[in-house]
Amino acid sequence: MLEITPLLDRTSKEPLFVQLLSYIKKQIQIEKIRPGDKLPSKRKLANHLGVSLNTVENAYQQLNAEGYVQSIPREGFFVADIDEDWFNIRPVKRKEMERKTSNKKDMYKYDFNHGKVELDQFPYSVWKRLTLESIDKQQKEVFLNGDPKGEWSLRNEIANYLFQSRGVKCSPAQIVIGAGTQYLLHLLTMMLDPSYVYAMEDPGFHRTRRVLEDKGHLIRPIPLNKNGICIDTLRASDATITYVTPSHQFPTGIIMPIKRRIELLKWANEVNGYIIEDDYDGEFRYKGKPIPSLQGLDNWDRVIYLGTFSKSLIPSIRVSYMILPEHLLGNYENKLSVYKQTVSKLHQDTLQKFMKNGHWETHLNKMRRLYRRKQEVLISSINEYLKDNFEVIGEQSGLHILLSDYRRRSEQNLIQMAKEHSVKVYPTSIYYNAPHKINEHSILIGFGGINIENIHEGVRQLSKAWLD
Amino acid sequence: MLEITPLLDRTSKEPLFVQLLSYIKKQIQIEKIRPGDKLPSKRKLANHLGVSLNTVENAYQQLNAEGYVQSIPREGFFVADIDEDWFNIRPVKRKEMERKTSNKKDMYKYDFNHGKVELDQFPYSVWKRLTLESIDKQQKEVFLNGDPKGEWSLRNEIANYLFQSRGVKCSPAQIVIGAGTQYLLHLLTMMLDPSYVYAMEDPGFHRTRRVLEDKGHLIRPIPLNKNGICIDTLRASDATITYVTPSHQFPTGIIMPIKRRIELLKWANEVNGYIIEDDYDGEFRYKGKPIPSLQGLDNWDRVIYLGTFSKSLIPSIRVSYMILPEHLLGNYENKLSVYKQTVSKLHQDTLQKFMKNGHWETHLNKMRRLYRRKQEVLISSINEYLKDNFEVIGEQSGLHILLSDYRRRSEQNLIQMAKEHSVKVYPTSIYYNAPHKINEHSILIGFGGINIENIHEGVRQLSKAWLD
DNA sequence: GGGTATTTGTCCGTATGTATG
DNA sequence: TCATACATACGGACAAATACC
Repeated sequence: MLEITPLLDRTSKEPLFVQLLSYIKKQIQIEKIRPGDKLPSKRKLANHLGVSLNTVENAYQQLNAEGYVQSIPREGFFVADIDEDWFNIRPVKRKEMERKTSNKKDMYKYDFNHGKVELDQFPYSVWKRLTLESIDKQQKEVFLNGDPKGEWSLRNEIANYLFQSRGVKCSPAQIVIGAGTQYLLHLLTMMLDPSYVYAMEDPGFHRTRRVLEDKGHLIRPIPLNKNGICIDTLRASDATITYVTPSHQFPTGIIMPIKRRIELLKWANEVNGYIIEDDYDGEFRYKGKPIPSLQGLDNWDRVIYLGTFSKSLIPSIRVSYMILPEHLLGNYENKLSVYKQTVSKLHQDTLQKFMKNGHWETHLNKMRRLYRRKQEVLISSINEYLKDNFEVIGEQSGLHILLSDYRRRSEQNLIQMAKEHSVKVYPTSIYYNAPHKINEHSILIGFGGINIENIHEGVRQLSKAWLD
Repeated sequence: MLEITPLLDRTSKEPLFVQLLSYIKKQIQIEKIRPGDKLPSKRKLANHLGVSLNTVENAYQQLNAEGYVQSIPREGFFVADIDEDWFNIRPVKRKEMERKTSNKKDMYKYDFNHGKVELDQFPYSVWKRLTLESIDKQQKEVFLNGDPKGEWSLRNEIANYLFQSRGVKCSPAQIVIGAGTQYLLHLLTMMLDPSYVYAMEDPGFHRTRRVLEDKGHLIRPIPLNKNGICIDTLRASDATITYVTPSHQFPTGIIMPIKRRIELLKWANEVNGYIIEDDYDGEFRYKGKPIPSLQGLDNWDRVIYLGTFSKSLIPSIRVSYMILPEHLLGNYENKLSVYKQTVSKLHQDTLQKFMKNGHWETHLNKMRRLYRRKQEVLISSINEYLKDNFEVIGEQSGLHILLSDYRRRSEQNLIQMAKEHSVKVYPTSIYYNAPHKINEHSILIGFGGINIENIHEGVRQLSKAWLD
């Protein structure tokens, strides 16, 4: 006769039937109770344990639901034919994962990170107020699942802004909102025929390279000359889609002149392909006349435009967008409409209000001024300390510049020396298609995230690190 | 069998048991219920009406006290033998309480959408307050780009919850947060060797099929038997990864018993592959306790667990998560750490607070209760109107059931007939690997999004559409 | 082999503690 | 605070299956 004698704790917060349940489960697992065995009748067990019939019943029913036992009316409960060996396998040892201490960034006094942006200027109070309005007024609406392409009203604001500010011509219908440029690229490659061959600027934005490579594309690296991507090399390749950053080439900072832009558009039209224009920091231009976006120049609908609020507003709300040519909208509907929108509707709603009420324009102007000041401080500091030893590259726009060492010391060397003076600067070799082959002497200096007061001293430290 | 089906109004100031009481009284007065009749047992009626046992008990006790019925211990309640002429019998006019939906876009009065969830219950004020706190206290922190896997503090809360509630064993380091299950699946397939061969339940979740197909995988469809995915067929295939929904198979609602779970885990170990466990609605089980997860049974770290807050909390904040086996963490770091987190940090922070302060547990309990009530109303309505013509499948848990037509009329036919009565129901054929080959007679009925007051009438309309 | 007592799962009404609003 | 509702636990009635004489 099967003995079931769990230690029941009536004072425990755990209900009796749960205690009984887990006891029996364990007995089955350690083979004290074996497949085919008949469990004691509910009454007998209840009696034996001094609990109510219903308590046992609850436990038995749950065992039944989980498949451990099977009930045969008026006969009994029988242990199911499960593989009891399973539970005697020693679990793989699990190590306690400790949280990585993120003290690394504190090791540096001056961090010229690119990618990081200015956060102090973010209009917290306005954003907070609009967020509240969104939660309050909309309630249910805001928390429903919305349009997979993003809310129409927000797309409308974006279309207006882009036309005014970047010369982009599009209707809201062409805009697809998504959580980050990487994600949008992923969507884009899915909706395009896989037979397209991708090309990228070399050097170029590494995250884009990763997205495309991860999707199984072998990327044709196209070198740059002083005006950006080499059209001749591109033309000689078998590429049919090319990813470019014409406003401020990453990382070199080259601004693609209008002539090259038109050549590029012609190429796309000839090969019946596409240009992916990533305007990741096109809002920030400090000298010279603004050059219209490739998309705005395009008469053949060959440009897919990518933009983001991560640099200009705030990274953490994760709002980016892409603009599809009209003739690709059918593709989108066919292939991507099952993919749900990835940006929080609350943020979409808040952002739409933010733009509609003019806060966006105000904010953008403010940021432009601020970054220009930072950039000026950076450049003047460099002129003060590093002028004779380093060349500044790509200072016309964006949130970073390159410093090229006349002495041609290695990138890793320069970074290490800076580190010893508590200054963090960044490599450029990783942006090349074949990093190991590159002998790179340029250092990436971002000024988006660093405090304006620290720039001058940071550069002075760099001079001490690199010149002494 | 005596049918007692009052229209209960939970929003009314009148307590439920009072409503029930007066309804039964009236039924006795108009001789719908006659002397000597046995009232339904308290348990049965409670189940039928979707109310607690005690609610019925209160009503019955009051009837007893007033002399309408007599209680015979351990037998039942019997209507007392009173003079039938005692009451002035007047016909009760049944008013058609037609709630007109003013929304033009809602062509359907009754939409049994699966996927939609209850939004009225979302704790707006708490969420709003926590959102404010997050914006206020953290300021810069909250708007910075964070950990690509998601904030540690949130992952910690999720790990605790999953262990307690779903038996999932993991450390926060194994958790990856992302904007939706589809996106996480995309990440997952990227970090796994492309030579893995994917299998899915057939029928199975169509969005998953799309994600995998879009990534170029040819999916092996594995049929189901009554215990879920067929292990033999799976074993005979060349698959090395299989996607399953063991808690509540989509769409059939099968709960995978322990035996099949172990077989599945053994298979994964033998082929050195993985099981993707999508626990999309595992929180919602209506009889007994929730079934522990597959992940918790796994001793060899072959299970990748997927979960989401979209069903249980709110879809629009886009928070889902996956749990990787420890030995895959290296893969993640190598291949995916360049992919930025897609969930808004503000929402992550708010959610973390929400969970930490116990609101999550409260909310989950509330939702469980609500959905159970909805499900009970749905089932009892079906029993009332459709019992003889349709079989209910998968009613143990989740937010949907299947209705299988005994007459084997075509799916499209049934949907069309329902449409003519302004009821929207959904097909199941689309969840099959080769929909055109399927002759499907099951209809998908979701009850997550429909208002509880509309369920009964919606089913009644269905009966008119399908039976007249 | 047939009748009967016993055992069984299932269902029933009841009581108590606790969460919810 | 208080009414309401639910989870848990209790003891007994029923009919079917089984064991026993």
